[in-house]
Amino acid sequence: MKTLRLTSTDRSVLLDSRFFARLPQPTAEAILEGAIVSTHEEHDILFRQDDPIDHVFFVLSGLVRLYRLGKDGREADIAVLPKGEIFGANAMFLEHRATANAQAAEALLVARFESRKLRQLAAENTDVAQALIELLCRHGKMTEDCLAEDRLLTAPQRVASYILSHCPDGLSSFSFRLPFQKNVLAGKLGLAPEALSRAFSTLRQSGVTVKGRLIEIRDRQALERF
Amino acid sequence: MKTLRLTSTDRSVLLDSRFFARLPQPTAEAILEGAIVSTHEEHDILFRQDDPIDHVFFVLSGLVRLYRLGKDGREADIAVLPKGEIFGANAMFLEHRATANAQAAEALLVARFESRKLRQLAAENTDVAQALIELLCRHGKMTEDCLAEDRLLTAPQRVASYILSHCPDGLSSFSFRLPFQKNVLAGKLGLAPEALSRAFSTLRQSGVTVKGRLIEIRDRQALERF
DNA sequence: CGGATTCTTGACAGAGCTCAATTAGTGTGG
DNA sequence: CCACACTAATTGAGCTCTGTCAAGAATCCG
Repeated sequence: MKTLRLTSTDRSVLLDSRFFARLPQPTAEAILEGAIVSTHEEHDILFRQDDPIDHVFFVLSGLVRLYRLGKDGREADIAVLPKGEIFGANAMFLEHRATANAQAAEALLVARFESRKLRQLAAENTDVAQALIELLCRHGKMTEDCLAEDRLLTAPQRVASYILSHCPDGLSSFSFRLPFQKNVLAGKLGLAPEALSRAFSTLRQSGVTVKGRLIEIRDRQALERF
Repeated sequence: MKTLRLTSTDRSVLLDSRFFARLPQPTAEAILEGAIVSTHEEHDILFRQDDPIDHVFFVLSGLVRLYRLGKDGREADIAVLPKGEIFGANAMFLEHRATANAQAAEALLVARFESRKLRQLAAENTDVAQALIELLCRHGKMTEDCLAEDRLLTAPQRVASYILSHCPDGLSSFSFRLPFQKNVLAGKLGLAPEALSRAFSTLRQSGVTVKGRLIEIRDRQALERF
């Protein structure tokens, strides 16, 4: 891990992100003030569940995996966060302790802000509070979606749903590149890697072709029916 | 469904709840202003997923079940909310549409507030915003817990975990009454009712006795090891 | 072109769902 | 207070899904 200062491209990633974009420029700048940037290699741990943390994190590039550990050492992903996402914000209002482990799922660049300061700002400035509320709602909904999918869908259905979430409206045939290793996707969907493989096999008969990270969908309707 | 005005006991349930208790009295009163109370029978639907909703709800007594529907009609519980809990707040910041179905899991009394007004208040008053933030964090964490338990624990382990969450610290032997039907508990834990039954059977050998809704635990440590 | 991951496939076992049949529990009215 | 009816809960049997372990294929990378 190396720590750096904010570069100008970092600044623009930050300011263009969903969270900061809705804030008045000066407010956003106030939060960025004093931010620290750090790099991490794949598999590095940023923090562990129950660690006291006094920062909020922002993914500048790469991928972060949030997960919990079972007694037997098995891991359960809570979320997988790409560039532009914020994490560790919950902790700010929950005894300042992490609710999950955070790990770099690939080479990673994160910015971090003092949570004390951010919390202070949120208490004084309704714009900041508003932005936080929307962030939390969005994350809450994503976790709910995840829970509902786990409980309602089989492995192939979950994969189909994931693929469809990447399909632009209206197209009935399209293709895209997985934004990360199949390993990571499996975790995100709550599957063993083998189960993901098998799910792709099953979907082949519905017109899904997988070559490396490239996914091709011949017939969108077939997937939706699945 | 019958609609009523706030009684004085309703007021005290509201003001004693986690959300309102942290607000200055006048602020709390401002939110309560214009609240509508309604009664619902078990199985009544309050709203459905994707319905436009312009109210935030508060459970005065009884039980609400939030769930999503699968294509095949199966139901997946997202949350089960007892007296004192708020729901429908997410929707306020997400296109004003419900993210789940809400159903009375038993005879129910709810208060509802105009979400437009509450949102307005949150935008003007940082205390309200703060209370909302904490609410969302708490709910987010609960959903995360649920997701992690689903992915990490077997049925008996989930039941053991639920039982332990009702055990006051330090006691190694205790008993309590389930706060709702086994049916509802099964849903909350993401299990079929039969699986819950079998889980209780399994736990019998670890010192758990079930008689109707009464749960007796002989040896807390045995449960924790499970 | 090795060499090391990463991914896929097969075989097996365990967990939990579904359906069906009992049993327990609850409430109602005579 | 009891008998009856209805709902809720348990138990059994069969089956499906997915996790695990092990081996082989593909892919990536220097």
